[in-house]
Amino acid sequence: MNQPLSIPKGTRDFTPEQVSKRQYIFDTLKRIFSLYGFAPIETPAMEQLSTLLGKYGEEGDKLLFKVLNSGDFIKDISNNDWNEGNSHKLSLKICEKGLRYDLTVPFARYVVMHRNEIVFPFKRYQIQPVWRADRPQKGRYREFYQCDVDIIGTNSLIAETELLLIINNVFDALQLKYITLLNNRKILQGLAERCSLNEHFVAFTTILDKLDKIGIDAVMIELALLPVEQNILNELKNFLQQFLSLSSNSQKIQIAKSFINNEIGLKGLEELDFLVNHAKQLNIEHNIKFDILLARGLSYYTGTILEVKSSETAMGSICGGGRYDNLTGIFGLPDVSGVGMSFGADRIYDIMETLNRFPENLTQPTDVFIANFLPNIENQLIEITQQLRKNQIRADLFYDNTVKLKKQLTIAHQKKIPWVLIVGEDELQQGKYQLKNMNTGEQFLLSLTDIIEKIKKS
RNA sequence: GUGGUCGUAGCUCAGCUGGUUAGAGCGCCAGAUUGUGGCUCUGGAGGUCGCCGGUUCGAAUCCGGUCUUCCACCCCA
Repeated sequence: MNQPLSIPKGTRDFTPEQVSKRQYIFDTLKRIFSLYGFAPIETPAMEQLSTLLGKYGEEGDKLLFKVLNSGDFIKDISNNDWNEGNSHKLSLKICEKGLRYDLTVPFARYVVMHRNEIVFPFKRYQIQPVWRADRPQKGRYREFYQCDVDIIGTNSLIAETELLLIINNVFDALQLKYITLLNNRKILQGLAERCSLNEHFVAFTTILDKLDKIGIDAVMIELALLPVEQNILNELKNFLQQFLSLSSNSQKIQIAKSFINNEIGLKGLEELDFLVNHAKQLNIEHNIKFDILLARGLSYYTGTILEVKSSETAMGSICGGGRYDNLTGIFGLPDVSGVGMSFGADRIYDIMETLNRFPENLTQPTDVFIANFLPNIENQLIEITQQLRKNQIRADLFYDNTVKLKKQLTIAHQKKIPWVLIVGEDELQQGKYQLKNMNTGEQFLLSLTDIIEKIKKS
C-alpha cells in the first residue's frame, strides 16, 4: 500500500501557501504589463516539433521534451532506422509534437498564423509554463513559468525603453534590488568583425561571456585557439581591460566606439547610447550596466539584448530578452521586428523566499470560521454562513458537529483564520452570536449585522 | 550531456571504525480544561533508514545499480 510515490525530476508540487505567493508575483506582473498596454494571450503546451526545432541552437534542440505520437507509431519505421541506433534521428520519426521550450517562438508562430487579425504593433503578455530537459539545480527546473512581454511590428527603440521601465516597475513593486545588463548583438558582431572573427561569431561570444568567471587571461588563451592574429588579440585585451575598469556607461560607449569603429558595431553602439540616454532621463540609469560581454545564447536575437540579475543574491538571471528582427521570417512573414523579454517567476519566487520579501497577509484566505458543535442546527448555521458570504466575507463552516469546540478552535487557529463565530443554544435564542477575535482573544456577543460590520472593518 | 554530492519520523537533524527493541528537538494526537485555540504539565502515536540487489553469522552503516536532491561544467528563467 505504501508505495514510494514520486514526481518527475525537476518538477514540483505547490502548497496553498506557495500558490498564493506565486499568485502574488503573477498578479504584480499582470498588473504592470497591462499598465503598459499589453494584452494577454495563451498558446498550447505542445507545439509541432518542426515549429520548435532549430530555433534555440544545437543545445536547445537537445533540451526539447518530445511527445510520442499516438497510435501505432512503430509501423512507419524502417529496419534501417532501428539498426542505425541514432536515437535522436529515431525520435524525430516517432514524435511530431514537443513541449514548448519558451514563449517567444510560440508567439512568433502565433503572430504569423494570426497576422490578418492582429493590429500592429502588437503588444502581448503571456504567463505560462515551459519545459526544458535540463539537469535540475537550484533555480533551474524542468517545468517552470515564464512571464513574457513582447512588442512586435516596430523598430522603435522606445519599445526597448519601455521594457526597461517595466523591469524597474516590477522589481520596485516586488521590493527587489536588481541590475540590468545591457548589450547589443550588433556591438558583438562589430567586435567580432574588428577581430576578423565573423566566421566564428558564436565561439567568440561564448568565450567572451565566460570572462567574469575565468578571468581575462584564460579568455585570451581560449581565443588564441581561434584563427586570429596575436596582435589583434593584444589590442582586444587592452581594450577589454580598459573597458572593464570603467563604471560610466557613456565612457564605456565612447571607448567601444573608438575601438570597434566599423559600421555594424557603431550602429549597435548608437542604439545602446539611445537607451542609456533615455534611462538617464527617466532616472533608472543607476540600475543599468553596459556589459559588452553579455552574449545570450538564443540565436534569434539581432539587436538589443538584456539580462536582469538580483543584486542581493547569487541566483542566475531572473529576466532576459532582446530584439529579434526576423523571428517570424522563419515562419514565412518577413520584415517584422520584435523585442521582448521574459521574467522567470520561479527564480523570483526563490529569491523573495530567501530574502523574506513576501507581504505578511498573503496566505490568509478566510475571514471567519463558523464553529459547529450542536446537533440539528446545521440549517441555521448554513443560513448564517450564507449571509456572511453574501456580504463578501470569506466564511468557512465546520461540518462535523461531533468534534469538540476546543478542537475546532485549534483548527481555526492552525488555519490562521482571524475570527471564529460560536453559535450555541443561548445565542440562537437571542439571535446574537459570539464573535471571537483569535489574535486578541476578545469575544463579542453581536447580531449578525454587527458581526458583518465588525469583520469588514478589521 | 560530463563529473561530483545528498537521501534516517510530517519537518530539521543525530546515529563513532557493520553488532540486540534506530534516537532528539519541533510538529501531531489525547488528557489536565464535559461551550473556548495560543502558554504550561502528563501521556501517546508515528520509521519497508529513498528503491532494488550484493557482501556478511549480522547492514541505516560496506559495495553495485537506480531514482531523487544539491553542486561544478554546459546552458539558461
